Amino acid sequence: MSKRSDRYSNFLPQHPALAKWNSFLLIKVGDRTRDLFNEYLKRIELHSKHFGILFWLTQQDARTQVELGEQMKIDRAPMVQLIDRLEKQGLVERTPHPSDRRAHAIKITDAGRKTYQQALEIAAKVETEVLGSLSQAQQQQLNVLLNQIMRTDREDSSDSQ
Amino acid sequence: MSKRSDRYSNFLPQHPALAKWNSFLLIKVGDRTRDLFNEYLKRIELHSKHFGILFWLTQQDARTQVELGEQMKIDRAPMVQLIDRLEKQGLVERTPHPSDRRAHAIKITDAGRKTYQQALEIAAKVETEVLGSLSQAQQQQLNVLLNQIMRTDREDSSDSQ
DNA sequence: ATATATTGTTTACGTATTAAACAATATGCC
DNA sequence: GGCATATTGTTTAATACGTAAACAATATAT
Repeated sequence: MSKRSDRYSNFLPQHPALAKWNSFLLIKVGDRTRDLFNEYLKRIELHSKHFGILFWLTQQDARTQVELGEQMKIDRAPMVQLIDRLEKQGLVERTPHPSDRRAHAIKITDAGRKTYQQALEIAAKVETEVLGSLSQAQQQQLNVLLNQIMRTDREDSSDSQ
Repeated sequence: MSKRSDRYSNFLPQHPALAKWNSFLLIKVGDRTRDLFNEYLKRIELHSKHFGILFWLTQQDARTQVELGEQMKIDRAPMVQLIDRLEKQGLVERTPHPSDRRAHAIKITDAGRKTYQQALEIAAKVETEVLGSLSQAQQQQLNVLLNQIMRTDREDSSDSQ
């Protein structure tokens, strides 16, 4: 049941010689966390990909597909399928855009909000399981460190060439 | 040049409301780290998938493909291609297994060791870039926390249902 | 009004993982 | 020793996923 990639897990072995590398540990822990999240998310027929969309709609409803894509760096093409699925599940709906007849205003439905809440509960469960071995203080510590790392995220670095 | 997933990045937006979730942060930071590692690894025509194999061979040389797969949870089928590529690059070689004529003893070559060293340098560079905003003490702190999380890795949890 | 850009969509493509089958060889059992 | 079963490495097909390109409808700019 808890099989992420059964035949191909794709990265490093667990080995004491690698324990000093924070970057390797971050990759492994991140993978493990996503795998766990997606595994539990299956119970409500969702995937982490969809979670981001629902999240964003609870923040700003009635976005266009392109706008949603900009927020999450997903191109319009794959976005079509993501919205298709969420719409089929009744979690969002494509409504006519008030000022642009090309665009759709994507709105989250009541069912969508409910499912989003369930996903949040799942996230909390994952958080508990992944970080369960840390004390509250340590979790707080980790949060500070991770946010500090994230803050250095220069997406648009100077790769002019 | 530095384009990971140009059109599809697949996970959460960066949003203050998510900053409190360590699990989401771990996923994002892990992804970013792997992307960076793979980007630099291209310079020596390698991928993180291959790094694990080279690493393991520096630990225990002359393993069979199945044994390597067991260490890294990679099935024999995809392992064939991985070794094919490494062999074509002259980084490993398939030698006859001393006691099993079906199997190959995979040996790392001198060139392989050299490339592995370069990959380690790249890993160090990634480490510096990703964790650059943290002090030495904070990096040490992070290492303790991550190792503590990893230690709770019970692959075979009791998911009997 | 006319050329250009944008939104949503579909289709084709390349790539990557999983599954299944196969030959060669090994191991266990009688 | 001989036979059934398991294992190693391999190839092939099936599946999924992201990317690119093209398209119609509509918007924006000149």
